[in-house]
Amino acid sequence: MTGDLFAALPREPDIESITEGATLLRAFVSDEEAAALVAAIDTVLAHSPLRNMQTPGGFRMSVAMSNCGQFGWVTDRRGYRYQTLDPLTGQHWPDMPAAFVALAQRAAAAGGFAPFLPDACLVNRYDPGARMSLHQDRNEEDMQQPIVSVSLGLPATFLFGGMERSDKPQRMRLESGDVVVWGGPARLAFHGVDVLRDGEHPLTGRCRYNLTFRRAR
DNA sequence: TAGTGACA
DNA sequence: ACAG
Repeated sequence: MTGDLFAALPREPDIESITEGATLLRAFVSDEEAAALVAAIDTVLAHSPLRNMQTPGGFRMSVAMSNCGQFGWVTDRRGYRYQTLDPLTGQHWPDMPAAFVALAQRAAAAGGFAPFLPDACLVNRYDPGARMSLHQDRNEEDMQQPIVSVSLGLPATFLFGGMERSDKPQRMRLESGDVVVWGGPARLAFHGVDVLRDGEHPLTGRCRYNLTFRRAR
């Protein structure tokens, strides 16, 4: 016997290419760092609470969102955009925690996109049943800048498609501590998240947090 | 088309 | 598909 059948399997860091310009960094975030990130998320959300935004089509998103940093991504009946003010509080979005910036820069570098100076961080909370249909991130000014997406808590199935909505997406399981970085030829790739399955995670309980770092301007 | 819902 |  080389190991206890019931011991937690160690997740070793690993880098995988998804497609040209897109990289999956498995277990890029340590459990210790992940715990610090979740604590920082709590601080952010105390200032700008999660809310289920409305799409231009008039539907509420199942993913609860907030932001930190100089700019925040918002949607309502008028469309998608970045704003310096939180429409819920009327105040500026909370500062991006230093630990967020450090992680985003490390991950971007690992994905081949250094330097990266994010000015926006979207905080997404997926509860069981929440999903995000295929879309492109196209509200940023400089498409030369990458997207960095961090998973914390419950696992999810990430969908990474091509340049056309009709392209069949690759499906990949993202676990807590995984990071996906995309840019260059993959910058406008369609992507989404499949319906989140219920479960329990020691770090977050019954939810998944996703931090998405961008350069809005 | 960052949404839902019907139908096969 | 749909409707926004």
